[in-house]
Amino acid sequence: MPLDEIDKKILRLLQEDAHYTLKDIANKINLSLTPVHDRVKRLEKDGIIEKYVTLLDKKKLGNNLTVYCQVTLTKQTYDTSEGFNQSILNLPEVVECNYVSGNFDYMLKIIIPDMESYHHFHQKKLSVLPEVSLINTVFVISEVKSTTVLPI
Amino acid sequence: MPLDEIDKKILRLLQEDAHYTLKDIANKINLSLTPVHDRVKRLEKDGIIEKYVTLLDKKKLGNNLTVYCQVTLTKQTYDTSEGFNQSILNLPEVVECNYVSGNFDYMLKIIIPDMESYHHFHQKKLSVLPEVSLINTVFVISEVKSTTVLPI
DNA sequence: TACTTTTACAGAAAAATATTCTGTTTTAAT
DNA sequence: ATTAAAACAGAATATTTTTCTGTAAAAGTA
Repeated sequence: MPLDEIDKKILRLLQEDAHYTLKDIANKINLSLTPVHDRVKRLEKDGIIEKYVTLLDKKKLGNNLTVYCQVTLTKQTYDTSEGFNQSILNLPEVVECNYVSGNFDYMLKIIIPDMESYHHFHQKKLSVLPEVSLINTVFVISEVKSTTVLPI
Repeated sequence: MPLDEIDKKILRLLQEDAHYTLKDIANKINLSLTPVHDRVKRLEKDGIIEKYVTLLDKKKLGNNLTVYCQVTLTKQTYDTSEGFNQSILNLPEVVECNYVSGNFDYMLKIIIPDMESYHHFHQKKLSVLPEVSLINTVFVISEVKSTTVLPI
C-alpha cells in the first residue's frame, strides 16, 4: 500500500499530463511498459488516482469573474448545514465549498461570467437559501496561481 | 470561434473524464469519429482545452489539512506584489493564490499533511517572506464540494 | 441562378497505444 | 534450500488515435 519512488514518479507525471502514454512514462523512468501499466492500474484501483479530467480555459468560456463568498448560516445545527450543502451541490457556479473555522461558516469559490451574473447569483441563488444569514464577498482581482498538482 | 452545441457536448464529456475515447464521445453524441476528432483538435489548438490532468486523492497521499490563508502585504506596490507572487509559485503546498479585494490582499489555499506541517509552513515559509505583513488562517473543517468542471 | 469554395461529416486504412499473455529474474517467506 | 510471490521484459493481441479518401451540405461569388 505505501508508495515507492517509482509510484511517485508515475503520479508526478500523470498529474502534469493525463495524456502521457505508457511508453512516455516508461521512457522517462527507465522501465518497460508492463510495470508501468500494472502500477497505474493498481493506483487506480486503490483510489490514489481519483480521475482523469480536462481543464478548460475559463476566460475563453466567458467566465471572467472569480469570487470567494464567506457565508454565515442562520444556525449552526446539523440540519441547517446539510440543507445548505445539498443546495450548493446543485449550483454549477460554485466550484469549491468548504465548511470552515472562524468568523463565518463556509468558504465558497464561485466562477461566473461577470458582475451582473454575480449580482444575479448572489440575490437569486445564494441569499435566498433559507440557511443563509450573511454573505461577505471577496473579489478576485488577479489570479497568481492555480494548480491541481499535489506535492508528492 | 464561437462554440456550437456539439462543441459544448464534447467539452462537457471531456471535463468529466479525460479518458473517454473518441468512440465513447462519438456514440454519446451520435456522430462518427472524424468530426469528434477534428473538433477536439480544434478546441485544443484554440486553447479552449487547456490540458488533461490526473486528480489524486489528497488524503490517501497524506494531505489531511486544507487551509485558506488571508495574507496582507507590507506595501501595496507593484514590486512588493511581484516579489510575493514569485515566492508563491515556488511553494508546492500553495495550490491557489489570488490577489483580492477587501481587508486583505491575497487569498491562498494550502494543502498540507497536518497541523504540524502547517505550523512549519506558516512560520518558516510564509511569514518569513519579506513582503508579508499579516496572515489570517481559516481552517477547512469539512469539504462539501470541489470540482474542476466549469458550467458551459 | 450557376459555379466555386469551404465546412462538416462518414467510412476505411494506417499508425500508435493499451492490454493481455508468456516467461524470467528478483525478492521474500517458509 | 525450497517454495511462493512480486516485479519486470518482451511479444502478441486488441483497441484507439490519426490519417486518408470521398461525399454532402453550406456559404460565398460572379
